[in-house]
Amino acid sequence: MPAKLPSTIAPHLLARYDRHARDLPWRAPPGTPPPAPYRVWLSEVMLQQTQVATVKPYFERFTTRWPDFESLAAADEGELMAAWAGLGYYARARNLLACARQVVRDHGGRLPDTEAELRKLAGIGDYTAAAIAAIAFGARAVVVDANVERVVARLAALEDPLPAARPTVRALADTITPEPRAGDFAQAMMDLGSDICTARAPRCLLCPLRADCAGHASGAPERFPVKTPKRKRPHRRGTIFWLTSGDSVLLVRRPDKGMLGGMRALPTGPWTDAAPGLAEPPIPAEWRLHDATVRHGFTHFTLECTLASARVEAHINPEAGSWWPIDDLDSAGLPTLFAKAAAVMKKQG
DNA sequence: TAGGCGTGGAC
DNA sequence: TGTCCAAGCCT
Repeated sequence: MPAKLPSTIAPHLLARYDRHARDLPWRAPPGTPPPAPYRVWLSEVMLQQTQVATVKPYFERFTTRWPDFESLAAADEGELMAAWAGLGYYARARNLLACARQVVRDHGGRLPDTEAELRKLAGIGDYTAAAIAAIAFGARAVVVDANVERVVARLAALEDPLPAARPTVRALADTITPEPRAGDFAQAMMDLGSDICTARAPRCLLCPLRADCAGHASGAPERFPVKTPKRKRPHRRGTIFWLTSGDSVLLVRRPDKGMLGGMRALPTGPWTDAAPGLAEPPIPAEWRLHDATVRHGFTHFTLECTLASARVEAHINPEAGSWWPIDDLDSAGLPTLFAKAAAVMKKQG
């Protein structure tokens, strides 16, 4: 394990935070009482692997429509999933509802204030439990996210590659986390990672920790954190079925488990190495394969879907499907892959 | 424990 | 275009 980090880091960082803290809807200015735990929790879940600019409009809509745990716990799951559409990682939405119901049922509608208790709730892992404990309740918790990993790896010029070196990073972060203002410290680290100590081309000339940083001293701070190489993403092919009747199109609900679980969707065939053509349509019909395709990148593979369409006279009623007005598809809450496909089909007429 | 799980921005 | 990356969690 590398040497202990300089004790000047926390005061330097907090001094910058007092002057330059970002003004965010879920954040209280430094030196003022913390926001409601509900808002801290909701923002932290939305921010998991998701950038601030993307989260802002979702946070505003959710807090307007469901301002507290009680109202969210009473929400209809389908409406909540639709409201989450476009934000990604849809298991978060299912866990959000499960967590709100846990809080109402087991904790009287108030979020527990310790890491250990928070950690038991759906969708709350090590990072989120620490962040809530520190930011909402003022506890001294060691908050380690991707920003903290990057900043600490640079401060220490850590040669051990992530993610294996995560325990080392956490131990180093522990040595610089202050007892008072642990929440401000965590948010200050994230602001630093977002504004200055960025993944590529860090702006060291603006950094309040420059004199404390072994990465900067090394002359190549962008080299850190060292990471083990990733496997490249495979390509898959699929077909999206556009079945219309009158002014409506057939939508299905995807299984809770697996890709886009629980989301409303256009029917698809299998996703495989080779283009599957008209395999596994939602119903037998005079399907026509189009030239148009839709490409979409997921976390661990990219998908290219061919579009197929057919028309039926009556609103047949398949078990898992429902008819949706084509002009109102924006309100269906479709994941981006299907929103793209719908846009192409509406354009083609 | 390593892989499944979305999306949009930066370059 | 492709690639990497981002306030991770779950199994």
